[in-house]
Amino acid sequence: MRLSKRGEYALRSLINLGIATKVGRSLVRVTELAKAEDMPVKFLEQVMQQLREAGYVESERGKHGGYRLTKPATKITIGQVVRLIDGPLAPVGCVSQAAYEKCSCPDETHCGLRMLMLDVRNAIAAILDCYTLADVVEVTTRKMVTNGWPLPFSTPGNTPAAVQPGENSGRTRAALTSPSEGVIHQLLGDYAI
Amino acid sequence: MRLSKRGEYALRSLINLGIATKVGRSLVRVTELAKAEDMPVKFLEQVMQQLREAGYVESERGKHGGYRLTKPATKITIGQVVRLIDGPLAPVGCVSQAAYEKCSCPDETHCGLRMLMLDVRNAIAAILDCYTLADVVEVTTRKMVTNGWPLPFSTPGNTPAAVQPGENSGRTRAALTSPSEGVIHQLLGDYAI
DNA sequence: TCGATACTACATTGAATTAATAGGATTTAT
DNA sequence: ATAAATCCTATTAATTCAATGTAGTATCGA
Repeated sequence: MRLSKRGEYALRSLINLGIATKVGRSLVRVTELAKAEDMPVKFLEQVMQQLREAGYVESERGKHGGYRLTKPATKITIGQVVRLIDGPLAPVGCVSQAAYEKCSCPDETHCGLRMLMLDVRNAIAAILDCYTLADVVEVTTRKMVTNGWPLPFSTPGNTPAAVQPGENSGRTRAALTSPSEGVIHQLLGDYAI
Repeated sequence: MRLSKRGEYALRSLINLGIATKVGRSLVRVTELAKAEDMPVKFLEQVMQQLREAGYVESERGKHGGYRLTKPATKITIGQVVRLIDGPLAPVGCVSQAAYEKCSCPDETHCGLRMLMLDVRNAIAAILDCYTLADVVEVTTRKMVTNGWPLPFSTPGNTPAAVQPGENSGRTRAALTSPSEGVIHQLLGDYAI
């Protein structure tokens, strides 16, 4: 049930790019992203290219180059990213929505294991397809701001105080099943449905 | 978020051994288990050994040998088996209960990704630690019985009609969070909490 | 006792995936 | 031109996963 390092690095980088956007930094270098989360630079380069090809980020080359998000963080669900990097969320192919594949059991309609794994798949998807990058950025930054911590990637002109709150309101969350419990839901507070 | 083939085969075999117990078959050969779900025999042998070492099954050697469950199916949760074969349920090490490991992020208390993955871990664990092998066996066999199908591993003297229902009642389910939705819960019907 | 059957143990191999590294080519600002 | 960044391709190292092979051992039935 593991998220790969590749997937983890991709999400960490997107989250940091989301934070950078929030504090007014347009471009972030790969070396900065790598340093912020202690990730191997050259490996992260590959991951960023994959994210670029998929349209989540865009790059500028040359001396003052770097990466930025191409779309608002509210439009990127975590599930999309995980599927891109790590493949289907489903534990077994025969319960995958996006990439179904027949399994070896004699009859799927009677397979108890399949039904159980379908529940697992739905539980995972309910969370990962529900929350967006903006939600995770919000959770990450809110606690830092209230603790008076400086946000990463903030330039001298963009102090934490300059961060405008509520940029996340007016959301429409595409919830499949509302994850009515869970730390993310609680931390999101009144922003959540 | 994948369940390995090894884990899948282990669960399939345990389920079939559970069915065999239900229909009065004490021992099932590896070749039978393999044939029933189209699994490679030699690979399954290794998996069965691992299950034996962990105490879930016992074997009898020799001509009429085979495997059987060592404990009642109600005492084996799916989560236990998955952890044994595939390791922690948690997508990332920093949210694992059984096998925590520090991650590379600068501060875990502010890490939004970690909180999200904690929710995922809890959602998975809520299902896999809640349902037992007996539940999955019940779901698998009930539909077969109502459809008039013969159960696998039933010997001439043990027809499906000879299966006594309700052997599963009086359960005490160790639910963490009740999975109030989900196909398994529905199919279990009045047996569920 | 002999032989067939079936599990056990161990060794190895092949394939696939993942993680990381390396080196250079290209682009851009100074 | 030079420095600094992305981009591209290749390679490797490690790990996991799946499967196979071979030899051995226990048991039963004739």
